[in-house]
Amino acid sequence: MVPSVHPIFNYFDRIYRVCPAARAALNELLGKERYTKNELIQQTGNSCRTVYFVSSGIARIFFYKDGEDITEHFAFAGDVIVRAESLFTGEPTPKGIQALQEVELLAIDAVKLFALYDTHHDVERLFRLIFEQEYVAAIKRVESLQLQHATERYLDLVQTTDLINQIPLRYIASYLGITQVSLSRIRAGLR
Amino acid sequence: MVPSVHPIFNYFDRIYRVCPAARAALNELLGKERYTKNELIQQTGNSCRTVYFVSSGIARIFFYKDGEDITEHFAFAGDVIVRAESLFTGEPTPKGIQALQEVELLAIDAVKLFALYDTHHDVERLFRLIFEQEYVAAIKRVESLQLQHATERYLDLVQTTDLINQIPLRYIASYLGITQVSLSRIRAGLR
DNA sequence: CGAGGCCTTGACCGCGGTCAATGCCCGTGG
DNA sequence: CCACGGGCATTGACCGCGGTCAAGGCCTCG
Repeated sequence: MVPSVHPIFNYFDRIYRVCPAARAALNELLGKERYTKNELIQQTGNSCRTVYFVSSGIARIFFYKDGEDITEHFAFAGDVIVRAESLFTGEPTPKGIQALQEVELLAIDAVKLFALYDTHHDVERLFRLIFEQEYVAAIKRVESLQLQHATERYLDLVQTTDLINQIPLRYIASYLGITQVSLSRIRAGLR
Repeated sequence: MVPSVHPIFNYFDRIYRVCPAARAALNELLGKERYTKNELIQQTGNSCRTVYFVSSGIARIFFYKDGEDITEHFAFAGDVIVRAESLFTGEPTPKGIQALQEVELLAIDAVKLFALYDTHHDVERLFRLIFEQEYVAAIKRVESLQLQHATERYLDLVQTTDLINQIPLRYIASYLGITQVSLSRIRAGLR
């Protein structure tokens, strides 16, 4: 009897196919979590000690700046979600993670994961490749914030996925770096 | 006779101390390059196949958007400099690297480096940690572009290092996402 | 000494900000 | 079942930051 392996390996295998021993060890760390709409997945102010993958639903990373709720990142089904500035430094982060809908997550304890890096080189490689992709995505986001107008950024965002339409405008506005009022006008101007 | 080891290992060791075999193998890949002021280090439009560390001087990553010269990144002594969106995807990039002063670089062939990842786990770990730091830096930059005014971004930039004062204003302006005219006014307003 | 590169400054404009009023949707309680 | 209230989006009035275009000053270098 082969123990059942989590479907996330369909995704992992496309990035890097780890050896059977590594696969078994990694499989042990996979946990499933469910959150209801608007529920907090991770508190603001703590340290990031969990790597999540979104199985279904939408989540966001957010924080407060001068009392305002700012969205830093959206994550949809298939996306990894971590507060990297904490995960990779050990520092606590002002950012939290929240479910924007009923959400199912795959959760991996980061301390155990990093321990696996020592015993299973393949696991370190897999996650190195995953986070390299995230790094590249962050650079793309820098480019868009540095060079594009809010209208262009909005258009780019809506065409990545139509799930965007399920997200409240105020969250999208702060993600774009503008106010909700301005975003409302931008949308009005596009009609 | 121990073969001489490059001083960059003072920097590497603070991040992760690789075993002697890995150190020797990595040491083999280290090359020194010199460029004069304004010289191109990497052409725009090619693929990133080199990891650089700045030994002395200042370099920048730049590209052209609608005919305009845009600075994406500055690198000073001690900084790593790569065009990550190409290095980690294999895709060519519209970005180039240029010396802003007389520059000395440590250059590492990326193909050979990645090959070392297979034979020396330690090397993969070292560079994983280096690029994780760069990823965190990219996230910080996203935050500043998303939330801060140009004046704040400028103030933050000048207080990272006073070497900023050696960089032409127009390069700084595009890095901040504004025009050189606006940056000139911002500076005037600070006096 | 003239030319060109770079920074500054003025005039003007539009995008996006703030503040506030209004409209719309929906959940809850009388 | 309707009335009310609260949360969210839209819209108007107004303003300021940063954009464009263009002129002028300053420095460097041939």
